[in-house]
Amino acid sequence: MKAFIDYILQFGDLNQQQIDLITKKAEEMTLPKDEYFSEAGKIAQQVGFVLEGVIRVCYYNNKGEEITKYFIDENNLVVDLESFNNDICSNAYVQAVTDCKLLFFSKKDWKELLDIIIPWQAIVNKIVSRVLIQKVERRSPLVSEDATTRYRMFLKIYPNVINRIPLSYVASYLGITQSSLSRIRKNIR
Amino acid sequence: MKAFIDYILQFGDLNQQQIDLITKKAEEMTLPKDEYFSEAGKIAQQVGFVLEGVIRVCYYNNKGEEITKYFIDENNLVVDLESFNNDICSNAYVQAVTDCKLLFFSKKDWKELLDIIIPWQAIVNKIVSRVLIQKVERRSPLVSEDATTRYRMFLKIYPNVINRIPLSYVASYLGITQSSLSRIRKNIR
DNA sequence: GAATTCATTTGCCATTTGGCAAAAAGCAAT
DNA sequence: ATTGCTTTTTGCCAAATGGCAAATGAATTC
Repeated sequence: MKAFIDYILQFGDLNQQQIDLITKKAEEMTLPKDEYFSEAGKIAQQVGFVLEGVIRVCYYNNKGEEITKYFIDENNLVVDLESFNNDICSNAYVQAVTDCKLLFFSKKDWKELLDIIIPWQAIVNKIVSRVLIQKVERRSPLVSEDATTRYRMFLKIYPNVINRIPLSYVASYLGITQSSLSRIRKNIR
Repeated sequence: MKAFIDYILQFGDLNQQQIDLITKKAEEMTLPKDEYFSEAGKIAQQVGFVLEGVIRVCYYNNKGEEITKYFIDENNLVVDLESFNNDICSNAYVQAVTDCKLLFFSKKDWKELLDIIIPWQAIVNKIVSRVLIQKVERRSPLVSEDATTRYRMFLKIYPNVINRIPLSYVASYLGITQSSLSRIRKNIR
């Protein structure tokens, strides 16, 4: 829980009473490997925060290939924003890649907190724009680089993830085949 | 100006007085082809709205290649958010690709409006998250597709842009060379 | 520790894309 | 029309990546 408090206080100040209100609403949960935090075709109902483990967000493209859009590791927020905010069906699966421990807020509690803690609104907005900008900045440069550079970028962005997840997920994140990724790893050593 | 009002009212309601306050702060400007709306190394000072023309956001990667990150065409907001919000130097150039007509707000005016028009805050937050999510959703899928599919995606996303801008910009947006793009176009016909 | 299952690497060859330079096409000014 | 300039297309070959199947390795269960 401390990790979460530290995280949100990066984005603005709250007094102890406000922090208490927020933490009182936070629940802890475990999400076993391969299970879903939220699913395509459904409306996201929760905001989560990863205490332990790795999550991935993925979808299926027109050819039916499974594409990993990004990973979320420790001390990061996990929420399908478009679905959660606008109450529309998601097109992505949010799935535990390892056993995970999460904090989470129900949509009802989350909105209630926004109503009763005015400075919380500004903090959430900063977090949201930070998280989204980060996603653009991480994913976008992959388009213009070759496979080796992409893999190096992955290692930089997610330094603590590579040894905990299947290579096939990394390959689908990078937009290359698993065999190519394997060969690239051989060359880098 | 009407285009801008229509745009913002999609995201929430404002009364006439509030609309007047906002429009009074909006200025019009022309941005000739190739000139910059904001530049790498500087702090973004304006929020813009494209009335006419096409803008692109680009940067230089480690190899010195110029990469187009995205385009912004008519009736869309143009702002280097991370730089504008956090007063940090941008790493991207925001450049007119054709002669442009823009509305714009200075940072001072923009912040003032946020202070005095309470519902405007919520609208801006919705716009920001919409714009950012759109950037992720547009750019991200390119990573996993082949060059022909990428080009088709570009055409879908920016249907009114292809005939107005140099192919080299499109190629750099798609992460392929201009000659490859040219060959792809030949095959598609 | 053998057997089973799953993840990763490798080999082979086909396909796609890149790099470079020249040719062709389009455009604007004279 | 002609010239000069920029953009786009092409040709040629090299390099990168994909597709598929088999082999290897690692982890798990009995």
